[in-house]
Amino acid sequence: MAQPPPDQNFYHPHPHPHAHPHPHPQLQLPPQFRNPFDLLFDERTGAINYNYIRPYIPNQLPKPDDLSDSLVMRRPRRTRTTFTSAQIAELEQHFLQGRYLTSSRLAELSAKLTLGTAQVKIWFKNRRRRHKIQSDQQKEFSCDGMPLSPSLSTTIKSEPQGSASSCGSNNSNGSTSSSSSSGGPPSLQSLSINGNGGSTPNPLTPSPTPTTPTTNLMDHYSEPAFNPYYYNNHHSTHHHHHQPPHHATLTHPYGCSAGATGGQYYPPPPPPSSLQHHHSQHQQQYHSPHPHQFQMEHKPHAAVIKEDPDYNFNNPYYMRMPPTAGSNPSGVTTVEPSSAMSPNSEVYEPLTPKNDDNSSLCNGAGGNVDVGDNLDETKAKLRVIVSSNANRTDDTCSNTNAIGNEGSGTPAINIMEECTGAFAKYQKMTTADPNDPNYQCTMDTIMHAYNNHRNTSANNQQFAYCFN
DNA sequence: ACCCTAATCCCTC
DNA sequence: GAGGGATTAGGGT
Repeated sequence: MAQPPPDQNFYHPHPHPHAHPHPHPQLQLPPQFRNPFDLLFDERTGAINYNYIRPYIPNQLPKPDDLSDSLVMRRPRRTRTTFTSAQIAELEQHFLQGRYLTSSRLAELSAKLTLGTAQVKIWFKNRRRRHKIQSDQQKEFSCDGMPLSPSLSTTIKSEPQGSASSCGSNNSNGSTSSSSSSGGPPSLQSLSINGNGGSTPNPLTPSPTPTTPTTNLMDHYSEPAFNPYYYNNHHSTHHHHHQPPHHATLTHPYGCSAGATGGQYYPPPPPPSSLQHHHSQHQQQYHSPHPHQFQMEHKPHAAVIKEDPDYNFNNPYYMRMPPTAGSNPSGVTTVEPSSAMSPNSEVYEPLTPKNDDNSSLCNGAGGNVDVGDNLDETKAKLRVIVSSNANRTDDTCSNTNAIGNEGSGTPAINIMEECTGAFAKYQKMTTADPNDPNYQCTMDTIMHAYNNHRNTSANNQQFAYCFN
């Protein structure tokens, strides 16, 4: 039921815990003054109170001449924050580790992401909300009535309207197709092979943001000091930051991106348009300390899982088992994301049982993206790269200089495999010739590359694969 | 127009 | 004070 229209058009100096407004002592003015515009003026001095004027732009307070246009007197609404993909990835990562924030976690995250605590709190709140909705929908669409574990179902996205779930589809085990949400993991993953391969959170650096926007509007809007947060927000909307040449992005959900190296991002070239989320054009709002910040890529839904009895992703050949692996009733290996997954621990990927979308090599243990799905349809290119130097933070799939590291004398990234054809998780290669247009890079290709290097050298600390 | 989601409102605990 | 549910609204496709 629609709530009575709250007094949203005017700034309210304090929240009402109840629906009905009550008289305010400070508004007990002579009738001729008893209107919201009075709030514009200091009761005592009569001076213009700029704090009631929106938008609030630090150091850019409207001049008196501009007041006529600014006297909108709508309730101030904080400038909508557009999180960067890196920030979302980090938030998602933390969300997987715990849906609720402790004060210390909040402070840590906000500082690390250069976000206000309010933004982080709101994000978690909205994320929980989204999770609940998705979880409910997941239950509703669940074939076997077996709800996914909350953590794993976190990123399961419901089928779009008009689209049936994968129940009853050719997905033999009935698992639903997963797709990334905006918070979903990326199409590109990096795996930490060795201990410090990026799972260790960066030592927290003091936040450059001195003032955290709070939910207290009064505090917020009366903040007189320069606030980089808002500065960035407002200014970034008035000019376009340099867009990185690549869109897709991401970081490993477990924090490879947050490694001791300060982050590992492997930005592939722009993905096929079919893989680009409509939000992928978002501008960068914050000056990232990292040279690469990339846009989140959304996987198209409705993945059609192809059957192939020859693939068995439970084969330990592919991966060591995750340390905190458990089994769900159907015997599917799962991993409950936990702090045990990082930091300072190896990042293991749960093996993906055949036709199970919940998790895979291509996936964070959160199980929300299975990049193998449908990539044969998108004709994405694949590069499997192994970093031999975890200290490199700027190596990318598309950075051929970095990959080859030509000229630097210090090999940083070696391309172990590069498929020029499509990647097909459940298909066999139709040709062994990578130059053949019909060549399909399979999971085998990836894992061969991976296994060839995962244990051979202590220097091989990063493993990533990119879909270009 | 529609979608996603940050931000807000209102309420409960 | 923090949480959830409902809602609004910004910004993108």
